[in-house]
Amino acid sequence: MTVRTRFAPSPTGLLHIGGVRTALYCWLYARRHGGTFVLRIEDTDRERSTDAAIEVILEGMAWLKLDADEGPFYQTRRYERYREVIGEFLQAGHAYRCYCTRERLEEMRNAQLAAKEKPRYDGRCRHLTEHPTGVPSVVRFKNPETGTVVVDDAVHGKVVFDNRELDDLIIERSDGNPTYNFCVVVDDWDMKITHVIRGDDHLNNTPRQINMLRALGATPPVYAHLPMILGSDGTKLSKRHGAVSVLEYQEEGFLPEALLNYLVRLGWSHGDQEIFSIEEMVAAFDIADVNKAASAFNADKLAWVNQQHLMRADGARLAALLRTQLGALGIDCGSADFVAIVECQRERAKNLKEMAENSRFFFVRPGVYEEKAAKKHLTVEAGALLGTLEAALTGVGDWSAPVLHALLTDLATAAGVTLGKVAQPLRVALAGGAVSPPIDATLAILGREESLVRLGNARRFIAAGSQIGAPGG
RNA sequence: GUCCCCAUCGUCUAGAGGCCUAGGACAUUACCCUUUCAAGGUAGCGACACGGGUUCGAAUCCCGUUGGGGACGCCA
Repeated sequence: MTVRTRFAPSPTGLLHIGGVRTALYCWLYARRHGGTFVLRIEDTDRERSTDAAIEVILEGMAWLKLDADEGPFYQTRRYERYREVIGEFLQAGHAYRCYCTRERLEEMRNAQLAAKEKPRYDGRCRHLTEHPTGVPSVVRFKNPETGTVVVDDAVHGKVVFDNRELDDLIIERSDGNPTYNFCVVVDDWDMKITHVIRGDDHLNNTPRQINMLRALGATPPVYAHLPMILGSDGTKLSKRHGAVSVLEYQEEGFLPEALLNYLVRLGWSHGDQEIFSIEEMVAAFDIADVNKAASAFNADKLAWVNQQHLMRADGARLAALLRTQLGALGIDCGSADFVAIVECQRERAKNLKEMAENSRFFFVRPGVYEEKAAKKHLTVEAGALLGTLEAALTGVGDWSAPVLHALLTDLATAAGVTLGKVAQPLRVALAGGAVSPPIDATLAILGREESLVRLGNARRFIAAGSQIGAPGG
């Protein structure tokens, strides 16, 4: 049997972290077993489905490289097929028309709730022999009234449901459109899905779906219900928890493989390993190792995982991404050695947006010195050192990090001070603050001309008694 | 309310009856390294929800309690 999994999001809301994790597990399982991964858009709720949400699903999946082998299929384009099956159900007595009004249903529900019972349809139209005409109706599936349904779940084990707990659910609305629980069954069957991997919240739907599958004469697939992902406060993930759409993580400068790495470890583990490449995930993933308990989303750990991937990723690739982030910040960065910048910044940022912010000074001269840093490092004493430095730098032949580093240490030794005494004032002069990548690398990237301009500005700032708030030009 | 699911450090998790004095990771604290910030290294703090069983022995098995989550829609 070749494995076929599917990811079936509904475009009634934007694709978020929870959906991505489900998609990842489906994709991983298919890849791991050389199977097929199908993407299906469940858009039968025409009121709430939006094109924007579909767009996010498609773009998000593309960004994450969770490529589908088949699809996207849209349920709204398969209505003919659903009607056909509903017709067959009606014919075979597996379904019936129900003429109960919404008002009656509502009253019944309230009464049941008041009587501390589980609200469910009472089956009034189930055995109707005469059918009213000119009255709107829905179609309900005739669920077995006795016996049990056993869901043999791949992560939860056997879960038993009593058919008496289930009622006759609506499979066709009064407007003639089919409903979710029914479409899923027909689609999973038609698309020959072998493993249904989805959120825990669908576990309760499963026995009804199995009953419909049986009515169809189909063999139920393997089910694997994944635990939910909760917000950082342990409650259900919602808009309140930031990042509504998965694409926001892209905008924030997260690497797709890092997001996936963080997500794969939420509910699954492989010994003590924390960092996985996509290939490693594919090789190690197994549903048998999936956890049963819900987990809370933790932004700190995501940030750490992202940094780990930032430290491992290809420099040229990162350079291109950094450029995009710089552009998003409105920084005009003509030509520069972006790879060199990435190399000295990758271990100093949690994400590419932060890296861009930290790298701003490479492209924009400091307009104002950070107050604390200027006060501490741009002293008269430092001014003298910077003067010596300026002269020395002017005469450097090979403007490279190792040469510059040697020059700096020699100068400090000659002046009888620690390297910090030279490096910190220089850092403030170049970067505008007390924080930057190693000073030799910073110098090398900035280049001789620009470095000397900034050095001169700092010296003038000191000479002016550090009274002016900003250096010239 | 009814049904279903779940329960190890603050968080993610290892743990398939003796290997557990409960391991790793994030976060946090201290120290080391060091030209700043990081990264890295070392150490510290920190958990088997509770109560009963079963067993020579339980974080691991069973029952109950409590707590959390989900479902109960002409939503998916």
